[in-house]
Amino acid sequence: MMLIGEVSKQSGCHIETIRYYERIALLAPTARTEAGYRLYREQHIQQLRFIHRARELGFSLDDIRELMSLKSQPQLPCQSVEAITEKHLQGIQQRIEHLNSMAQELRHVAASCSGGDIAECRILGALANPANAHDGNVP
Amino acid sequence: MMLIGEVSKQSGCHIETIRYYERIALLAPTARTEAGYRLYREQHIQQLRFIHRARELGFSLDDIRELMSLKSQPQLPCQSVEAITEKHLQGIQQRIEHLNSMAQELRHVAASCSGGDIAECRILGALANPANAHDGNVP
DNA sequence: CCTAAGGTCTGTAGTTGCTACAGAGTCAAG
DNA sequence: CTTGACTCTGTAGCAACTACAGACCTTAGG
Repeated sequence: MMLIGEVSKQSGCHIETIRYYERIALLAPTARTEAGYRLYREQHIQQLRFIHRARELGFSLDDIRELMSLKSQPQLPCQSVEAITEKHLQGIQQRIEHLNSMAQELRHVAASCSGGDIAECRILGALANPANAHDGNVP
Repeated sequence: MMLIGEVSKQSGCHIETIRYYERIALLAPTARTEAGYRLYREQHIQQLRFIHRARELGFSLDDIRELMSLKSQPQLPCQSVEAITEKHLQGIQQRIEHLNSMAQELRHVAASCSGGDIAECRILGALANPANAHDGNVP
């Protein structure tokens, strides 16, 4: 049986984060000492490592909630796990594409700026006009 | 002079968002009708389009605040604008890299799963172990 | 003149996943 | 018995909105 500080070290989750997970019921409430200190066992460390790792991979806490629930039903087919993972991966892909298109536009905009004063700054100029605009004068 | 609904249509910003920008002082308070309705002019549409475009490119509202402040000082050199843009671009790059590494790990993990029951699910298995783990049995 | 529909107002709470206190209690060592 | 380290609860903050509730205003139609 360990206190939360030890669990924090072993799981990689901050103390406040562990308490937060308990508060949102991602973790069940633990046993307590007479003084009210939370008591943990090895099993909790495993759970927290699982959560920590899943967070590193970008899963939302809702995803993780589902994954943990599935994990506790070993006889089910693992399709649902794959589905969650696949969907998450697609979300990441979309975010990457979104960021890539932003980066491309930004580079384009930034490249058009050749120093000088703000009055002539092409970056600010580009921001003043609607999206399209691979340059070009507006009539 | 226009009311906020018209401004919303012309700028692409939601009504609530426009009010929000005013509340956080990204926009100066506008004139009002006797009944208290906000009144806008062409100039405000320009400002909101600027903000909207900058948001599309991922700039934070703090960045935008600075950009707008710079914009109003046309005699300054545009270095600061370039600096903000450059820094923002780097932030985007980092996020892309982070997402890419997550995606790669996720694909690796997902590929190792060959169906079956949750008890044997490799995805959940991989989440149970710390980061490294290009597979491999843990002794 | 009255009503109904649509626009607008303020203020507040919710979203996500934490993080950072304040203020109080607990515990072990010296 | 005091000091320091640890823990507790509860609350507020972050970013950038979004979504109400409940009230007020305006205008067109009957």
